[in-house]
Amino acid sequence: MPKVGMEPVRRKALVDAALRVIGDQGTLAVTMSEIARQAGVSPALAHHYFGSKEQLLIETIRSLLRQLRDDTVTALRAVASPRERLSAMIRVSFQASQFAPDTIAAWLAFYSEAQRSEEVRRLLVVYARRLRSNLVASLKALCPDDDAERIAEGAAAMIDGLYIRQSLRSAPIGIEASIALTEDYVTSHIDRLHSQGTAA
Amino acid sequence: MPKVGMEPVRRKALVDAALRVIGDQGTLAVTMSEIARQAGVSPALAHHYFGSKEQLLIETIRSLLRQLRDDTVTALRAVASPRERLSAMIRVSFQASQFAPDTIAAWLAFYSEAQRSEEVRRLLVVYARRLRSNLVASLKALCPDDDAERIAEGAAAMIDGLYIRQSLRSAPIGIEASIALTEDYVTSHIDRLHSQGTAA
DNA sequence: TTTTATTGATTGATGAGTCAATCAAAAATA
DNA sequence: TATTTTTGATTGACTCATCAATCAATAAAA
Repeated sequence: MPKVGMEPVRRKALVDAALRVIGDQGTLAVTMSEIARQAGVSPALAHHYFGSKEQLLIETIRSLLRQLRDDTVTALRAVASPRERLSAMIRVSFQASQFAPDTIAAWLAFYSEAQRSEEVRRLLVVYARRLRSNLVASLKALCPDDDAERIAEGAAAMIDGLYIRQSLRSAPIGIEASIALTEDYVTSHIDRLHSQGTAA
Repeated sequence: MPKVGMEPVRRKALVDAALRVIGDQGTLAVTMSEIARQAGVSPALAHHYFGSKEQLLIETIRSLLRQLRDDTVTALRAVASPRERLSAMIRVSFQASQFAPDTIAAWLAFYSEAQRSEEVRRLLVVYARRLRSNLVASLKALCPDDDAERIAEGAAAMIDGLYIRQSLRSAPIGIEASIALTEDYVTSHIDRLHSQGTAA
Protein backbone atom coordinates (compact mmCIF):
# COMPACT_ATOMS: atom_id res chain seq x y z
CA MET A 1 0.00 0.00 0.00
CA PRO A 2 2.66 2.53 0.84
CA LYS A 3 2.59 4.54 -2.31
CA VAL A 4 4.45 7.80 -2.09
CA GLY A 5 2.63 11.12 -1.80
CA MET A 6 -0.10 10.03 0.57
CA GLU A 7 0.41 12.90 2.97
CA PRO A 8 -1.93 15.46 1.40
CA VAL A 9 -4.55 12.78 0.80
CA ARG A 10 -4.46 11.60 4.41
CA ARG A 11 -4.42 15.10 5.83
CA LYS A 12 -7.52 16.02 3.89
CA ALA A 13 -9.27 12.78 4.79
CA LEU A 14 -8.53 13.34 8.46
CA VAL A 15 -9.64 16.96 8.44
CA ASP A 16 -12.86 16.06 6.65
CA ALA A 17 -13.48 13.20 9.03
CA ALA A 18 -12.84 15.45 12.00
CA LEU A 19 -15.43 17.95 10.81
CA ARG A 20 -17.95 15.15 10.28
CA VAL A 21 -17.38 13.64 13.69
CA ILE A 22 -17.41 17.00 15.47
CA GLY A 23 -20.59 18.04 13.70
CA ASP A 24 -22.18 14.72 14.45
CA GLN A 25 -21.31 14.67 18.13
CA GLY A 26 -21.59 18.41 18.61
CA THR A 27 -18.36 18.70 20.57
CA LEU A 28 -14.62 18.89 20.21
CA ALA A 29 -14.38 16.16 22.83
CA VAL A 30 -14.13 13.52 20.14
CA THR A 31 -11.47 10.86 20.14
CA MET A 32 -8.61 10.64 17.71
CA SER A 33 -9.59 7.01 17.31
CA GLU A 34 -13.04 7.88 16.05
CA ILE A 35 -11.72 10.49 13.64
CA ALA A 36 -9.10 8.08 12.38
CA ARG A 37 -11.65 5.33 11.95
CA GLN A 38 -13.87 7.64 9.90
CA ALA A 39 -10.87 8.52 7.78
CA GLY A 40 -10.03 4.87 7.36
CA VAL A 41 -6.61 4.97 9.02
CA SER A 42 -5.12 4.12 12.39
CA PRO A 43 -5.06 6.58 15.28
CA ALA A 44 -1.28 6.47 15.17
CA LEU A 45 -1.26 7.87 11.65
CA ALA A 46 -3.33 10.83 12.69
CA HIS A 47 -0.73 11.64 15.30
CA HIS A 48 2.03 11.06 12.78
CA TYR A 49 0.69 13.74 10.45
CA PHE A 50 -0.72 16.26 12.89
CA GLY A 51 1.40 15.83 15.97
CA SER A 52 -1.48 16.36 18.35
CA LYS A 53 -5.21 16.43 18.57
CA GLU A 54 -5.10 20.19 19.10
CA GLN A 55 -3.32 20.70 15.79
CA LEU A 56 -5.77 18.52 13.90
CA LEU A 57 -8.65 20.50 15.34
CA ILE A 58 -7.04 23.79 14.40
CA GLU A 59 -6.55 22.62 10.84
CA THR A 60 -10.16 21.56 10.80
CA ILE A 61 -11.37 25.00 11.80
CA ARG A 62 -9.08 26.58 9.27
CA SER A 63 -10.62 24.38 6.62
CA LEU A 64 -14.16 25.39 7.54
CA LEU A 65 -13.23 29.06 7.52
CA ARG A 66 -11.43 28.77 4.21
CA GLN A 67 -14.53 27.22 2.65
CA LEU A 68 -16.69 30.06 3.91
CA ARG A 69 -14.26 32.67 2.67
CA ASP A 70 -14.06 31.11 -0.77
CA ASP A 71 -17.83 30.98 -1.03
CA THR A 72 -18.01 34.64 -0.05
CA VAL A 73 -15.42 35.70 -2.57
CA THR A 74 -17.19 33.81 -5.31
CA ALA A 75 -20.56 35.26 -4.41
CA LEU A 76 -19.21 38.80 -4.26
CA ARG A 77 -17.50 38.50 -7.61
CA ALA A 78 -20.86 37.95 -9.23
CA VAL A 79 -22.44 41.22 -8.14
CA ALA A 80 -21.52 44.86 -8.25
CA SER A 81 -23.91 47.23 -6.48
CA PRO A 82 -23.49 47.73 -2.73
CA ARG A 83 -27.02 46.65 -1.98
CA GLU A 84 -26.60 43.48 -4.02
CA ARG A 85 -23.35 42.75 -2.24
CA LEU A 86 -25.09 42.95 1.11
CA SER A 87 -27.66 40.46 -0.08
CA ALA A 88 -24.95 38.18 -1.40
CA MET A 89 -23.19 38.11 1.98
CA ILE A 90 -26.41 37.34 3.79
CA ARG A 91 -27.20 34.58 1.34
CA VAL A 92 -23.79 32.98 1.76
CA SER A 93 -24.10 33.07 5.54
CA PHE A 94 -27.25 31.01 5.40
CA GLN A 95 -26.44 28.83 2.42
CA ALA A 96 -27.45 25.22 2.92
CA SER A 97 -24.01 23.80 3.61
CA GLN A 98 -23.35 26.32 6.37
CA PHE A 99 -26.79 26.10 7.86
CA ALA A 100 -26.91 22.30 8.13
CA PRO A 101 -27.39 21.07 11.70
CA ASP A 102 -23.99 19.37 11.74
CA THR A 103 -22.17 22.45 10.58
CA ILE A 104 -23.95 24.61 13.11
CA ALA A 105 -23.09 22.17 15.86
CA ALA A 106 -19.46 22.34 14.78
CA TRP A 107 -19.44 26.14 14.83
CA LEU A 108 -20.88 26.13 18.30
CA ALA A 109 -18.22 23.73 19.48
CA PHE A 110 -15.54 25.97 18.01
CA TYR A 111 -16.90 29.06 19.74
CA SER A 112 -16.89 27.17 22.97
CA GLU A 113 -13.32 26.02 22.41
CA ALA A 114 -12.29 29.61 21.76
CA GLN A 115 -12.76 30.22 25.48
CA ARG A 116 -9.76 27.97 26.10
CA SER A 117 -7.59 28.01 23.01
CA GLU A 118 -6.02 31.30 22.05
CA GLU A 119 -5.39 30.04 18.55
CA VAL A 120 -8.98 28.98 17.98
CA ARG A 121 -10.11 32.32 19.32
CA ARG A 122 -7.83 34.12 16.89
CA LEU A 123 -9.29 32.22 13.96
CA LEU A 124 -12.85 33.04 14.92
CA VAL A 125 -11.96 36.67 15.44
CA VAL A 126 -10.66 36.74 11.89
CA TYR A 127 -14.00 35.41 10.66
CA ALA A 128 -15.94 37.97 12.71
CA ARG A 129 -13.79 40.83 11.50
CA ARG A 130 -14.03 39.79 7.88
CA LEU A 131 -17.80 39.56 7.95
CA ARG A 132 -18.02 42.91 9.69
CA SER A 133 -15.66 44.73 7.37
CA ASN A 134 -17.34 43.33 4.27
CA LEU A 135 -20.67 44.53 5.55
CA VAL A 136 -19.32 47.93 6.51
CA ALA A 137 -17.72 48.45 3.14
CA SER A 138 -20.99 48.02 1.30
CA LEU A 139 -23.02 49.91 3.84
CA LYS A 140 -20.77 52.95 3.66
CA ALA A 141 -21.87 53.37 0.08
CA LEU A 142 -25.46 53.52 1.26
CA CYS A 143 -25.40 55.57 4.43
CA PRO A 144 -23.17 57.71 6.66
CA ASP A 145 -20.09 56.00 8.03
CA ASP A 146 -21.13 55.74 11.65
CA ASP A 147 -24.53 54.38 10.73
CA ALA A 148 -22.79 51.85 8.52
CA GLU A 149 -20.78 50.61 11.48
CA ARG A 150 -23.82 50.31 13.65
CA ILE A 151 -25.92 48.49 11.08
CA ALA A 152 -23.08 46.11 10.30
CA GLU A 153 -22.75 45.28 13.96
CA GLY A 154 -26.44 44.58 14.21
CA ALA A 155 -26.59 42.49 11.05
CA ALA A 156 -23.61 40.40 12.10
CA ALA A 157 -25.17 39.83 15.50
CA MET A 158 -28.43 38.82 13.91
CA ILE A 159 -26.72 36.33 11.65
CA ASP A 160 -24.84 34.73 14.52
CA GLY A 161 -27.96 34.77 16.66
CA LEU A 162 -30.03 33.00 14.05
CA TYR A 163 -27.36 30.34 13.97
CA ILE A 164 -27.37 29.73 17.67
CA ARG A 165 -31.14 29.63 17.83
CA GLN A 166 -31.14 27.19 14.97
CA SER A 167 -28.90 24.93 16.99
CA LEU A 168 -31.67 24.22 19.48
CA ARG A 169 -33.90 22.82 16.74
CA SER A 170 -37.06 23.98 18.45
CA ALA A 171 -39.24 25.94 16.07
CA PRO A 172 -36.52 25.86 13.40
CA ILE A 173 -36.54 29.04 11.43
CA GLY A 174 -35.45 27.88 8.01
CA ILE A 175 -33.06 29.30 5.48
CA GLU A 176 -35.52 31.52 3.64
CA ALA A 177 -36.98 33.01 6.79
CA SER A 178 -33.51 33.69 8.20
CA ILE A 179 -32.46 35.49 5.06
CA ALA A 180 -35.70 37.46 5.04
CA LEU A 181 -35.25 38.50 8.66
CA THR A 182 -31.71 39.74 8.09
CA GLU A 183 -32.56 41.47 4.81
CA ASP A 184 -35.44 43.09 6.57
CA TYR A 185 -33.18 44.42 9.28
CA VAL A 186 -30.80 45.96 6.79
CA THR A 187 -33.51 47.38 4.57
CA SER A 188 -35.45 48.80 7.45
CA HIS A 189 -32.47 50.68 8.83
CA ILE A 190 -31.28 52.04 5.51
CA ASP A 191 -34.77 53.19 4.62
CA ARG A 192 -35.25 54.90 7.90
CA LEU A 193 -32.09 56.90 7.45
CA HIS A 194 -33.25 58.02 4.03
CA SER A 195 -36.70 59.10 5.15
CA GLN A 196 -35.16 60.88 8.15
CA GLY A 197 -32.67 62.60 5.87
CA THR A 198 -35.50 63.70 3.60
CA ALA A 199 -37.68 64.82 6.46
CA ALA A 200 -34.96 66.81 8.22
CA MET B 1 -18.47 18.52 61.93
CA PRO B 2 -21.48 16.52 60.87
CA LYS B 3 -24.25 18.80 61.89
CA VAL B 4 -27.64 17.84 60.58
CA GLY B 5 -29.31 19.79 57.77
CA MET B 6 -26.23 20.37 55.67
CA GLU B 7 -27.79 19.06 52.48
CA PRO B 8 -29.30 22.30 51.13
CA VAL B 9 -26.17 24.23 52.12
CA ARG B 10 -23.86 21.83 50.34
CA ARG B 11 -26.08 21.56 47.27
CA LYS B 12 -26.08 25.31 46.85
CA ALA B 13 -22.34 25.56 47.42
CA LEU B 14 -21.70 22.87 44.82
CA VAL B 15 -24.03 24.38 42.24
CA ASP B 16 -22.49 27.81 42.71
CA ALA B 17 -19.01 26.37 42.51
CA ALA B 18 -19.93 24.47 39.35
CA LEU B 19 -21.12 27.65 37.66
CA ARG B 20 -17.94 29.46 38.67
CA VAL B 21 -15.68 26.71 37.39
CA ILE B 22 -17.62 26.25 34.16
CA GLY B 23 -17.61 29.97 33.49
CA ASP B 24 -13.95 30.20 34.28
CA GLN B 25 -12.90 27.31 32.07
CA GLY B 26 -15.54 27.88 29.43
CA THR B 27 -16.52 24.25 29.19
CA LEU B 28 -18.60 21.58 30.86
CA ALA B 29 -15.55 19.33 30.76
CA VAL B 30 -14.63 20.27 34.28
CA THR B 31 -13.81 17.75 36.95
CA MET B 32 -15.92 16.93 39.93
CA SER B 33 -12.76 17.30 41.98
CA GLU B 34 -12.31 20.90 40.91
CA ILE B 35 -15.92 21.76 41.60
CA ALA B 36 -15.76 20.05 44.96
CA ARG B 37 -12.55 21.81 45.85
CA GLN B 38 -14.11 25.19 45.02
CA ALA B 39 -17.05 24.27 47.19
CA GLY B 40 -14.75 23.23 50.00
CA VAL B 41 -15.79 19.59 50.16
CA SER B 42 -14.52 16.25 48.93
CA PRO B 43 -15.39 14.90 45.46
CA ALA B 44 -17.13 11.99 47.13
CA LEU B 45 -19.59 14.32 48.78
CA ALA B 46 -20.56 15.85 45.46
CA HIS B 47 -21.44 12.38 44.23
CA HIS B 48 -23.26 11.65 47.43
CA TYR B 49 -25.65 14.58 46.94
CA PHE B 50 -26.01 14.64 43.18
CA GLY B 51 -25.48 11.05 42.17
CA SER B 52 -23.59 11.93 39.03
CA LYS B 53 -21.78 14.73 37.31
CA GLU B 54 -24.56 14.98 34.74
CA GLN B 55 -27.10 15.67 37.45
CA LEU B 56 -24.97 18.34 39.08
CA LEU B 57 -24.58 20.07 35.72
CA ILE B 58 -28.30 19.95 35.08
CA GLU B 59 -29.01 21.49 38.45
CA THR B 60 -26.45 24.16 37.64
CA ILE B 61 -28.19 25.11 34.41
CA ARG B 62 -31.51 25.11 36.16
CA SER B 63 -30.09 27.51 38.70
CA LEU B 64 -28.85 29.92 36.04
CA LEU B 65 -32.19 29.84 34.26
CA ARG B 66 -34.11 30.34 37.47
CA GLN B 67 -32.03 33.42 38.26
CA LEU B 68 -32.73 34.88 34.84
CA ARG B 69 -36.42 34.18 35.14
CA ASP B 70 -36.65 35.79 38.56
CA ASP B 71 -34.85 38.88 37.31
CA THR B 72 -37.25 39.10 34.39
CA VAL B 73 -40.32 38.72 36.57
CA THR B 74 -39.06 41.42 38.89
CA ALA B 75 -38.27 43.79 36.06
CA LEU B 76 -41.62 43.27 34.40
CA ARG B 77 -43.51 43.85 37.61
CA ALA B 78 -42.13 47.37 37.73
CA VAL B 79 -43.50 48.55 34.41
CA ALA B 80 -46.86 48.54 32.68
CA SER B 81 -46.89 49.78 29.10
CA PRO B 82 -46.01 47.29 26.34
CA ARG B 83 -43.18 49.44 25.07
CA GLU B 84 -41.69 49.75 28.53
CA ARG B 85 -41.98 46.02 29.02
CA LEU B 86 -39.98 45.43 25.86
CA SER B 87 -37.27 47.72 27.14
CA ALA B 88 -37.28 45.97 30.49
CA MET B 89 -36.73 42.57 28.86
CA ILE B 90 -33.89 43.89 26.77
CA ARG B 91 -32.31 45.47 29.81
CA VAL B 92 -32.50 42.26 31.81
CA SER B 93 -30.93 40.28 28.99
CA PHE B 94 -27.88 42.48 29.05
CA GLN B 95 -27.71 43.22 32.76
CA ALA B 96 -24.22 43.07 34.14
CA SER B 97 -24.47 39.70 35.86
CA GLN B 98 -25.67 38.00 32.69
CA PHE B 99 -23.26 39.77 30.39
CA ALA B 100 -20.13 39.02 32.41
CA PRO B 101 -17.52 37.06 30.45
CA ASP B 102 -17.78 34.06 32.76
CA THR B 103 -21.53 33.88 32.48
CA ILE B 104 -21.40 34.16 28.72
CA ALA B 105 -18.82 31.41 28.58
CA ALA B 106 -21.10 29.23 30.67
CA TRP B 107 -24.08 29.87 28.40
CA LEU B 108 -22.01 28.95 25.40
CA ALA B 109 -20.92 25.72 27.05
CA PHE B 110 -24.55 24.88 27.81
CA TYR B 111 -25.64 25.48 24.24
CA SER B 112 -22.88 23.22 23.08
CA GLU B 113 -23.89 20.55 25.57
CA ALA B 114 -27.47 20.75 24.32
CA GLN B 115 -26.27 19.02 21.16
CA ARG B 116 -25.69 15.90 23.23
CA SER B 117 -27.95 16.03 26.25
CA GLU B 118 -31.66 15.95 25.60
CA GLU B 119 -32.35 17.32 29.07
CA VAL B 120 -30.04 20.28 28.67
CA ARG B 121 -31.60 20.98 25.30
CA ARG B 122 -35.06 20.94 26.85
CA LEU B 123 -34.01 23.49 29.45
CA LEU B 124 -32.58 25.86 26.88
CA VAL B 125 -35.66 25.50 24.70
CA VAL B 126 -37.74 26.59 27.66
CA TYR B 127 -35.58 29.70 28.00
CA ALA B 128 -35.85 30.48 24.29
CA ARG B 129 -39.59 30.03 24.28
CA ARG B 130 -40.08 32.17 27.34
CA LEU B 131 -38.09 35.05 25.94
CA ARG B 132 -39.91 34.78 22.66
CA SER B 133 -43.37 34.64 24.13
CA ASN B 134 -42.70 37.54 26.47
CA LEU B 135 -41.56 39.61 23.54
CA VAL B 136 -44.50 38.59 21.38
CA ALA B 137 -47.00 39.42 24.09
CA SER B 138 -45.82 43.00 24.33
CA LEU B 139 -45.34 43.42 20.61
CA LYS B 140 -48.87 42.30 19.83
CA ALA B 141 -50.10 45.37 21.67
CA LEU B 142 -48.04 47.52 19.32
CA CYS B 143 -48.42 45.96 15.91
CA PRO B 144 -50.27 43.26 13.95
CA ASP B 145 -49.88 39.72 15.23
CA ASP B 146 -47.74 38.34 12.43
CA ASP B 147 -45.42 41.32 12.53
CA ALA B 148 -45.12 40.82 16.27
CA GLU B 149 -43.96 37.26 15.75
CA ARG B 150 -41.39 38.30 13.19
CA ILE B 151 -39.99 41.16 15.22
CA ALA B 152 -39.78 38.98 18.32
CA GLU B 153 -37.84 36.39 16.38
CA GLY B 154 -35.44 39.03 15.16
CA ALA B 155 -34.97 40.64 18.54
CA ALA B 156 -34.32 37.30 20.22
CA ALA B 157 -31.79 36.42 17.55
CA MET B 158 -30.08 39.75 17.98
CA ILE B 159 -29.82 39.31 21.73
CA ASP B 160 -28.32 35.83 21.36
CA GLY B 161 -26.03 37.04 18.60
CA LEU B 162 -24.69 39.91 20.69
CA TYR B 163 -23.90 37.38 23.39
CA ILE B 164 -21.97 35.08 21.12
CA ARG B 165 -20.02 37.94 19.59
CA GLN B 166 -19.24 39.21 23.05
CA SER B 167 -17.75 35.84 23.86
CA LEU B 168 -14.90 36.41 21.43
CA ARG B 169 -13.81 39.54 23.31
CA SER B 170 -12.54 41.23 20.17
CA ALA B 171 -13.99 44.68 19.82
CA PRO B 172 -16.26 44.11 22.82
CA ILE B 173 -19.53 45.86 22.33
CA GLY B 174 -20.48 46.83 25.83
CA ILE B 175 -23.73 46.69 27.71
CA GLU B 176 -25.03 50.11 26.72
CA ALA B 177 -24.27 49.66 23.03
CA SER B 178 -25.89 46.22 23.03
CA ILE B 179 -29.04 47.57 24.59
CA ALA B 180 -29.07 50.48 22.14
CA LEU B 181 -28.67 48.17 19.17
CA THR B 182 -31.54 45.95 20.23
CA GLU B 183 -33.78 48.87 21.17
CA ASP B 184 -33.01 50.39 17.83
CA TYR B 185 -34.04 47.23 16.05
CA VAL B 186 -37.37 47.09 17.80
CA THR B 187 -38.08 50.80 17.45
CA SER B 188 -37.15 50.88 13.82
CA HIS B 189 -39.47 48.05 12.90
CA ILE B 190 -42.41 49.30 14.90
CA ASP B 191 -42.01 52.79 13.47
CA ARG B 192 -41.81 51.52 9.95
CA LEU B 193 -45.07 49.66 10.33
CA HIS B 194 -46.74 52.81 11.59
CA SER B 195 -45.51 55.02 8.78
CA GLN B 196 -46.44 52.35 6.26
CA GLY B 197 -49.85 52.01 7.84
CA THR B 198 -50.29 55.78 7.65
CA ALA B 199 -49.01 56.00 4.10
CA ALA B 200 -51.15 53.15 2.74
C1' DT C 1 -27.98 3.13 69.00
C1' DT C 2 -29.39 4.81 64.81
C1' DT C 3 -28.90 8.21 61.43
C1' DT C 4 -26.57 11.81 58.81
C1' DA C 5 -22.38 13.86 57.07
C1' DT C 6 -18.07 13.14 55.40
C1' DT C 7 -13.84 11.42 53.39
C1' DG C 8 -9.60 8.55 51.86
C1' DA C 9 -8.57 5.03 49.19
C1' DT C 10 -9.54 2.46 45.31
C1' DT C 11 -11.31 0.89 40.91
C1' DG C 12 -12.30 0.71 36.13
C1' DA C 13 -12.61 3.00 31.93
C1' DT C 14 -11.06 5.96 28.61
C1' DG C 15 -8.09 8.25 25.63
C1' DA C 16 -3.83 10.92 24.13
C1' DG C 17 0.49 10.17 22.75
C1' DT C 18 4.83 7.07 21.86
C1' DC C 19 7.60 3.69 19.70
C1' DA C 20 9.60 -0.04 17.61
C1' DA C 21 8.62 -2.86 13.89
C1' DT C 22 6.76 -3.85 9.18
C1' DC C 23 5.88 -3.26 4.44
C1' DA C 24 6.29 -1.73 -0.09
C1' DA C 25 7.64 1.68 -3.38
C1' DA C 26 11.47 4.27 -5.24
C1' DA C 27 16.24 5.14 -5.95
C1' DA C 28 20.78 3.72 -6.34
C1' DT C 29 24.01 0.47 -7.62
C1' DA C 30 25.99 -3.41 -9.80
C1' DT D 1 18.01 -5.98 -15.86
C1' DA D 2 18.69 -7.66 -11.19
C1' DT D 3 19.88 -6.53 -6.52
C1' DT D 4 20.49 -3.67 -2.67
C1' DT D 5 19.52 0.43 -0.02
C1' DT D 6 16.81 3.99 1.42
C1' DT D 7 12.70 6.18 2.64
C1' DG D 8 7.81 7.15 3.35
C1' DA D 9 3.57 5.04 5.07
C1' DT D 10 1.45 2.53 8.43
C1' DT D 11 0.13 0.11 12.52
C1' DG D 12 -0.27 -2.80 17.00
C1' DA D 13 0.95 -2.70 21.39
C1' DC D 14 2.06 -0.06 25.13
C1' DT D 15 2.45 3.76 28.65
C1' DC D 16 0.79 7.22 31.32
C1' DA D 17 -2.48 10.32 33.03
C1' DT D 18 -7.04 11.60 34.13
C1' DC D 19 -11.46 11.14 36.05
C1' DA D 20 -16.09 9.48 37.31
C1' DA D 21 -17.86 6.57 40.41
C1' DT D 22 -17.84 3.36 44.49
C1' DC D 23 -17.29 1.91 49.13
C1' DA D 24 -15.90 0.97 53.55
C1' DA D 25 -14.75 3.48 57.51
C1' DT D 26 -15.22 7.39 60.84
C1' DA D 27 -17.23 10.91 63.49
C1' DA D 28 -20.69 13.52 65.36
C1' DA D 29 -25.28 14.49 66.20
C1' DA D 30 -30.07 12.78 67.56
